[in-house]
Amino acid sequence: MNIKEVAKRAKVSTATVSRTINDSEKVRPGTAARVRQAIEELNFYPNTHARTLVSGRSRMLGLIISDITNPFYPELVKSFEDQAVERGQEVIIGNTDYNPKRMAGCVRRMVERKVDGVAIMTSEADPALVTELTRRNIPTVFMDTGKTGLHSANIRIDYAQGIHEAMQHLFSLNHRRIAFIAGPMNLESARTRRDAYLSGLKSRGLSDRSMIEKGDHRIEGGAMAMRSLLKLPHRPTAVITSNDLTAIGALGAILHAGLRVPEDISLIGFDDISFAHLTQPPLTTIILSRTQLAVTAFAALEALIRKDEGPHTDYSIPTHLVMRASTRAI
Amino acid sequence: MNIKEVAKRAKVSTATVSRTINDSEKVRPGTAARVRQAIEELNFYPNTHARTLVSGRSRMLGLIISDITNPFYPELVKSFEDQAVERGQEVIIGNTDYNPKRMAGCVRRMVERKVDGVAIMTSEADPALVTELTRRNIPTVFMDTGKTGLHSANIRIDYAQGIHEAMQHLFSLNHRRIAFIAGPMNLESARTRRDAYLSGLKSRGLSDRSMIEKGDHRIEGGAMAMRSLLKLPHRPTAVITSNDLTAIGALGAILHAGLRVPEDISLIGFDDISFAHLTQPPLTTIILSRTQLAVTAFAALEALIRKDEGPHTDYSIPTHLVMRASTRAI
DNA sequence: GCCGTTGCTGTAAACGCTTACACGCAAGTG
DNA sequence: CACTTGCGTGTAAGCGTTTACAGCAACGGC
Repeated sequence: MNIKEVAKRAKVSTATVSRTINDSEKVRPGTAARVRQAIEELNFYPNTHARTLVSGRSRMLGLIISDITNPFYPELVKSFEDQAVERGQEVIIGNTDYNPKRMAGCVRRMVERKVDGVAIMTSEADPALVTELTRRNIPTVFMDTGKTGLHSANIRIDYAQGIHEAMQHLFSLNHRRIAFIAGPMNLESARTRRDAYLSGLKSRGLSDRSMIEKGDHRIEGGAMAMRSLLKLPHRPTAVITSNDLTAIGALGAILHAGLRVPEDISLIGFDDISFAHLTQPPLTTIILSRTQLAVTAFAALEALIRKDEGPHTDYSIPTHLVMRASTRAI
Repeated sequence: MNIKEVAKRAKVSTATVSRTINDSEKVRPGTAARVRQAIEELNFYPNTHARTLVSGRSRMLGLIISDITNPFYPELVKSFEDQAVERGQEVIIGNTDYNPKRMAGCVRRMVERKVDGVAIMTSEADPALVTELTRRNIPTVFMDTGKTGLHSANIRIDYAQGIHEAMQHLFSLNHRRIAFIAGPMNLESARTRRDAYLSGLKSRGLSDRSMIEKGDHRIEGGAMAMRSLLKLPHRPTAVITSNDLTAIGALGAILHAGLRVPEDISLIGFDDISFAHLTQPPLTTIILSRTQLAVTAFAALEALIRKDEGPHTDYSIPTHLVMRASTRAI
């Protein structure tokens, strides 16, 4: 089943069929109707691979993330895919598993499949791989990985905003002993969050009151860090965490120690993953809209692909505090 | 950058380059080495679209699911993709959003992209669409949707097993007033679970003690159903739910009513989504291994593609109770 | 009546690969 | 020595599209 058979049935040339499909040039309405009918009757779908081969455009986009199993990502993937499908593009997903080697594999697959562009949200973005993409003129959008290249756009996430709102919130609830459970320090984004916490303390003249424990952005690390905090002579009255998984771990550790949230300790997460409002109590956290992130990334990528190299290739996504039940005044 | 340039650099014909890449026929080791070096030097990646066009195999697989945002799916997707990537296959994902129309779109995209096979795990599988796939000779694997066709395999999930274990468990803890919160009754898989509950009661001579409320496999429906159960004159001492989201909703409703789990009511979920062990208390639930499901589906699909039409095209995945802290003896 | 336009359609050459077939050559066979 | 055989390689056709170019009819202006 190919364009030739359609042409034969509609009694036109293959060129006319192609033109009808792509409505690239004017085809007489009567002819087009005949072609369309033939297509209908034969249930013909054009072969995308042949199209790609000659046109150079695959109508496929790559999306590289760390791990679809991490609850941060599914919404991002969904929004991105929705955008793509709406515009007739396909998305192929690469899971790096936090592993630079697999990241390299992802990039390779993207290149082999001749994707029209790649969006990357992962911390394993080795500069060499980025080069690989730009060298092949593949437009690339980085979400929160900081490096902008020639053919690429960069989407920053305004972590500080949300942390500041959280600090303000805790402050207005009279908390003064506020701890922070950080993420892995090799992640720039984790450092940014910690720094926002420190600057929040500093601006209130409380620099000497900082309490920082290191987590790993996973539940286990959050629990462990919280246990350390609970051993402190003056334990914190409130804790901000670098992400929600950390907060969930911390919550478990607090309850396990026989304390309550928010009565004994207020707790704030980060990301607003879907389970954040299902914890007991529902977690006060900082929303980072994956939808907004995906929509922005997609738009940026599309602009890059169409070479609308507009004035800015830099975007910013805000974060905001959402109050639920894990914080309370003292 | 194409095979021709590689051929020129290695001073061989394009055929030899192709043969080296695919090691399909014998190439003299020395020649192959020269070719490989040229590939290396030029950083050549073969164009998959051209390959597909001539070979008819796209090395792409389709995976159609309801919604990647539903916590049941990410692990399934991940395991399936891992399998695929390991074997040099790409996966394209279709989200139906529980919507038959979008399901049709997914199928269409799969056909257009000429996937080598499709795995489907979604309840919107319209027979007409299935026909569309089999008509085009696209091997198809259905997970838990019940319909087997010509070019397809079927993977059943043994829901009854897990439910029976759960009943047995509750029974041994002296529970006799056991309720069940069911899923949407248009889903065969939901009916199967309910029926297993009923048969569990019956085999213990407790048919007259059945308490069934209908949920929707979402949190909200679970909460609502639980509220109804709590209003009963003799409220249940234990509740089994059709899936974990339902259980989480039920848990919220129980706590909200001022009761405790498991002290006042024992609760059992189904699926073992990643958050099931993070609830307070950690949820006793029934494991349905997504990894096993994905691995089986992939193997079945591969067999179908290779036309290893062996003795069986039917597979079964077991389910088992995993005890955590949401159940207790009375 | 001639010529330049305009509008539609057809012809055929790519796109980058795989593979059937052919070919040359060295080794084995009678 | 002529022969088959088999291995390694090259030639070229073809996969299903898109698209540059050409062709052709109808039309209007002169």
